Amino acid sequence: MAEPALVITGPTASGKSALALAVARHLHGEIISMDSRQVYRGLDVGTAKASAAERTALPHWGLDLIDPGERYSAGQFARDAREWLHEIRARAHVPVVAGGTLFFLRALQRPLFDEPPLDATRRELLREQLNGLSDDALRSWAAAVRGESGSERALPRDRQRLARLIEVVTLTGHTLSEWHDRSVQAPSVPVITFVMTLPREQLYRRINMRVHEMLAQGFLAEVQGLVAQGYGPQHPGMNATGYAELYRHVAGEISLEEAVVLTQAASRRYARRQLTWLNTQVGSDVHVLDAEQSVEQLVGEVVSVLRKESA
RNA sequence: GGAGGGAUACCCAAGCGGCCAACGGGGGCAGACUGUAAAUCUGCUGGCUCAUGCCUUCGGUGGUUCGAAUCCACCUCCCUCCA
Repeated sequence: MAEPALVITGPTASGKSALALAVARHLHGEIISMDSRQVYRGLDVGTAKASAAERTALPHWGLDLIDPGERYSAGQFARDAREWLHEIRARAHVPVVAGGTLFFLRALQRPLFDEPPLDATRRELLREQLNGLSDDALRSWAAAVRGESGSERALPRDRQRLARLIEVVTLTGHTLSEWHDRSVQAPSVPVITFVMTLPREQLYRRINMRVHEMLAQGFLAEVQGLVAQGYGPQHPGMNATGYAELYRHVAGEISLEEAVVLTQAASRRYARRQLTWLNTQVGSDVHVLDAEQSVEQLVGEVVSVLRKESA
């Protein structure tokens, strides 16, 4: 059995990255970013991506993989992360997985089905077609193609998942439920998970503050640059918190103040969804860390847990 | 000083005699989640019982009415215009 991977997670703005950095420094480690937005080139300050200096000091994986117009996925992350884990260990370094995309964590622990490569061009074309459909049309199409065992479950209510049902049969010739049922899964990756927690009120204060800090660091200029390159809401990378709101400001729809307020609210909502996931999906087999402690204290706690686990 | 307009639940905002505990949106809370996941979607959001019901709410006080957030009087505060 493989040695469990160290995972540091928690809601946005809880201090995951700082702790991961400190732990990696302490253990002679390397960082694997578990973050669905930091994979995008050009999305830096708004995603709180590690700085150039931090990346020189310590190897980072999972950053700047694709352009904002491209798609990444939980399945791709799981494949990539397994590879990175392997490489880091081959160098006798300690991998530190850090980030808040909990769906990615699950893809690592409970691997998704083995999806065959989908033709990107056909996929985008189909997506475009599906986007033009009414809710009813989309629903009945999905109902018609979801397959035998798929009909045991209620049809999803959201267009995103409805579209996925259709996309899978159309591009692979098999229904989503068939893939679920018969697919041989990749081995799950054992992990030791640390969750940063702090009182809700504190968390929200940090989130609100961080939006202002990002602005001070050039968040707006970053978005203006992306827009100048032709990126907009239709691109997969641009629906990230803050980017979507600042885009609207750049487009002249709302004031900067409004964009800030909307970004803060979106960020709080995101944190809440992460908390729900942490409460209901991740399970109780985690080590809870009090994020209000100093980084030194937290590192000490992590190290002592690791020592106990390996003993 | 004169002429109008407005005050509705945490915020914005509809309602303008009964179908109003009060549309909608925001925010908040809870939940779902098998390749868009910082996404997408669902429910709840005065109190008590939580099904039917009951109690307290629509700036304040009184009044009209079988019945008022909705009509009338006075008061308080805010906005616009004329002096």
